[in-house]
Parts: sequence; C-alpha cells; structure tokens
Amino acid sequence: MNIDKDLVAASAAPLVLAILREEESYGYAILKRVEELSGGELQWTDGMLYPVLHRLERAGYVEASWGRSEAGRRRKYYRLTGGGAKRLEVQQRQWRVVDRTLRAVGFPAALRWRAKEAWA
Amino acid sequence: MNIDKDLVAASAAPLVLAILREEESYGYAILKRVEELSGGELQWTDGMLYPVLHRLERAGYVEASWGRSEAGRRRKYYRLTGGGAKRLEVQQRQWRVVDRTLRAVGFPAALRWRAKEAWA
DNA sequence: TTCGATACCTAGAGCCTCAATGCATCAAGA
DNA sequence: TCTTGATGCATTGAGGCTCTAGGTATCGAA
Repeated sequence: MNIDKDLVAASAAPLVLAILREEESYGYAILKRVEELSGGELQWTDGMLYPVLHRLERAGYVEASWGRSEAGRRRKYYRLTGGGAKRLEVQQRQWRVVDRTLRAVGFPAALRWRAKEAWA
Repeated sequence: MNIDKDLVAASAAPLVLAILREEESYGYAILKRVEELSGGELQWTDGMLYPVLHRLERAGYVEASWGRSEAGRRRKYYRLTGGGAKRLEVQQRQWRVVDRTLRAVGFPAALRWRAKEAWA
C-alpha cells in the first residue's frame, strides 16, 4: 500500500526506535522488519531509511558501530540509547493523543492484528 | 501537549476532512473543534490551518464559500466534496496500517476516549 | 476606548521525503 | 566463468511542507 509522505515521515522515527527497542539491528534488517511487522503493507526504501538513522544518531537517540555478517558483509549496527528510549515514550504518548482524536471524529479503530501465519 | 511537526503534518488533513464530514465549517470553528475533540491536548494555530485548508481546496477535496456570522463577521465556510470523502477513506486505511504496525512493535493501544463531560 | 475573542491571510526560514544513482560483496546458477 | 539477485551502505537535487511572526479587520464588553 502507498502511504502518504507525511504519514511516513511521522511514523518513521517511532517505528525505527521501537524496532531497536526489541534488539539492536542494522539498516537492511530494519527494512525487512518493517515489511514483516506491517504484513507487507509498508515497504520502505533504503534511501529514506538511512537519513532517518543518521538523524536519530545525531540526536543521540541511537548509537552505531560497524560489524560484519557471518558471510563477511559489513553492517552498521544501531542500538537504542537511554535518551532514545525516553524519546520513544514521548512519541508513543503523542501518537495516542492524535489517534484518540481521530477516533473521536469517526476514524475506525484498527482491526485486531492477525497472527503472522495468516499471511503465510 | 506538544506534538511533533511530522505528526501534525500527517494528521492535519485527515482531521480537517473528518471534521468537515460531520458538517460544513470554517477556519476558526475548526480550530476550536480540534481542541474539543482532543480534550484540549491538540492546539493548532491558525497560521498552520489556513494553508492546509487552501491546499485541500486546490486539490478539490473541499469547497469554500463566503458567509457571515449572526453578528456579521465574515466567514469562509468549507464543505467536503465527493473527492474529499474518498480521500478521507484512503487516509483512514493508511492510518490503520501504520497504527497496526506500531502496535505490532509494542505501541500501546489508545485508551478509550472518555466522555466529554469528564473534562468539564 | 481599549481589550479579548473572533476571523482571515501570507512570507521566509528551515526541514523533510523521494527518486535516482553509486559503490561493493556474496551465493547461486547458467 | 559470468551474470544476476539479494545484501548492504550512502548521497544528491527537486519539490513540498510546517512554523513563526507578522498583518488586517470586526464585534461586544468593560
């Protein structure tokens, strides 16, 4: 599904931070994780993700370090910092406020997220 | 509550369209309605709303016409068009996809919206 | 007459996404 | 051996958006 630019912009940072809260990860894997989490509906391009990661790093919400895959490819691993965790909580609160407001004016609630197998 | 720029950008058009789906309205009243719907958490400035309304009009999602209040002040009334209604449905679907994805990665569900009197 | 609420609008700074492009490695298959 | 697809990181330029700050004007009440 095509998602509006603004909505992508609003959800990119929170989604990345929340993914890194699960465990540290790297660009390409984050891309795949987003696709998986959304049941294939969200498909980010790498060209939009890397600037987001760099911005989060500049802001101190994530830290990066170079590593390697088992196969030998270089990877840049990102970890959530303490500040990033706090930031994520703020974003969650903000998201809730907006989501509640939209529901109040007739936006339908999200359907329950079906188990992953439902798409397999 | 302060809401991030990107989240405001993402929610502004859907919220305005949804408000106009209730009934036709004008700038100042929309501002008040947003505050009311959000329980006071969202406080838009007029400087951000008017450009949004103009953009929606250019896009054909709303139509405008001048009127007057009982007291005689001039008002520009906006109505949702057929295209705007369709657009709103698309935005609702998009919002749901993103919201579900965020929940899948640990975002808390919105608390049930309490009755308006709860804030009075 | 002055102030707060009502009511509209715009300009410029600054920020962001997106598409396109580039570089490089690895595994698999022709 | 060579090519292709997946993996992996990054930047640039065009275009679009919000936000702050400002401007104009009317009405009712103090």
